[in-house]
Amino acid sequence: MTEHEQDSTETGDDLPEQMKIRREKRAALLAEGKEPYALGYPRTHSLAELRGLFGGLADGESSGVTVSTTGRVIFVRLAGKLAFARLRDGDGTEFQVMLSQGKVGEEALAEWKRLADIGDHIGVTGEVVSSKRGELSVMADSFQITGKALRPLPVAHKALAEETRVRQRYVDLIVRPEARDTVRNRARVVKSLRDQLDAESFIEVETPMMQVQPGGATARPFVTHMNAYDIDLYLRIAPELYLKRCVVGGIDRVFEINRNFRNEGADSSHSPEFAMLEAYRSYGDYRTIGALTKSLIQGAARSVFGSETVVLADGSEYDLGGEWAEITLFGSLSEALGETVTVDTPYDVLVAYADKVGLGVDPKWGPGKLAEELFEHLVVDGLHAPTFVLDYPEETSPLVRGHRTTPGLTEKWDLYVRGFELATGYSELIDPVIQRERMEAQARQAAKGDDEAMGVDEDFLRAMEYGMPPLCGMGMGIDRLLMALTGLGIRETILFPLVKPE
RNA sequence: GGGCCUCUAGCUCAAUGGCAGAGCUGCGGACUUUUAAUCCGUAGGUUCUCGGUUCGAGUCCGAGGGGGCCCA
Repeated sequence: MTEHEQDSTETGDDLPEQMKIRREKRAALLAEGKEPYALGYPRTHSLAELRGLFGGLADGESSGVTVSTTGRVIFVRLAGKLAFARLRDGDGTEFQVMLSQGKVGEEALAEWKRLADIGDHIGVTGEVVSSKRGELSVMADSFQITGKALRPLPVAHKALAEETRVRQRYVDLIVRPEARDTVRNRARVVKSLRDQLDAESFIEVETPMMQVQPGGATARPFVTHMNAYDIDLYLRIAPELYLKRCVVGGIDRVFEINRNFRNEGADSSHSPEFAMLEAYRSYGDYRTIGALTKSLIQGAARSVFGSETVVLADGSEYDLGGEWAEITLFGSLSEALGETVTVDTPYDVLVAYADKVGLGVDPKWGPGKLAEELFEHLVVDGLHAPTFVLDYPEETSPLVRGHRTTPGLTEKWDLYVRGFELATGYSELIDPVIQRERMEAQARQAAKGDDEAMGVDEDFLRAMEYGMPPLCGMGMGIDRLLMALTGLGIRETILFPLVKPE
């Protein structure tokens, strides 16, 4: 709200006509000794309960039962000495209210016409009846405005502009059932993940969001300042290093569902703050954690759709059931290029392939990063069905154990669903000496100006030196899981995504 | 970072460089069974901002801001 608009709230002089009128109605209620913002209303039934109890009423029939209920007015119609209103409850249930001059009285009906608006919260008391047209209704004996709306709701039958939906999500939630469904689906999915992990004896913890040294991923962090210690702190880019400290301490199945922050671009699939599940399990490898990830996703699908086949926003179906494809990074890349490429393929040869397929090469990339970029350029778009991509170069995975058979590779997978990356998993590196070498190499990259590279986390290394059990781990974006299950864009799955200030 | 598109009434959108409009919403009226009712009447504008060209700019030009799409 602008200063100008705030100032004018005092007088109402500069407000749009519709808002001015509603403020006048609020003032009129107060002047008549009626509280436009009530403490409550003595409700006997919710709208959903009324539907359940009186759904069998025949057209035009009266129940003889008087009830009190509440809701937001979403539709009004006047027909002379009779008025209709449709109420809606938070769960989306709608229910009609009728105000007949014969029942409610001339004065009350006039008050309704004079002071009630679409958008108001009201309480109403009366007999449950069915209208001539068979619409289940409360025939009001009395009503009360319990929460006066000062702004008009947008027209219900035209889609809100996307920007308005995102910036004013509260309005989006009022007018669009799908927006409310998304909130509920997200809650179901997160609950399903927690329940499944709990059933597998995983312990949920919360680790620092503000860190002295960011780590656990390669990404640019947000920086903030702590006055008491006069030090800069970083919003975490991943919880990994703390969850692994937990494992050292004996919490050997551990997970966290919480927010990460990455100071990078924002587009249709990336948000600067995003919710993530990370889980670590001792005595398992990347296949162990891959199987767990698959069952978590399939369980989440069942929790929303009751099936491992999900229905996307465009109406199409997507099958997450059964076994999922497994390919290797270099195997699939070789197939796409028609040339054999391995982790040992020289840098110059890879650059030549990049030129051939029109991929621009960043000189900062090493051969491993270049191979990954080639894979993303050539293979990823074709990965429609759920697919595990296995065995990534060591160069780009500084926290991952070396591959058991192939030097230069790591035991890492990325899970792709409908062409985007949904989750990643590893056989974790547990040798503190190799971990120190990797971190020092990263620190040299950072010193050379790579602002995504990690530094050496001495406390983490100290923890590892106390002995870490054989370990596997995974990370999965919650927002992306919602996208995978529903086909929505990231700005729909996040309730209040970051937007530039108005 | 580059390219393209976009910003007008509460909402969704129109308007060859020539009086800024429609539908819904709102307001006044008619109607005791409406479901996006119908009928009569009526109000509502810093056309994102600043500057320029022009007799005249929502429209053309420049700069800036917001949003979207595509590419890297």
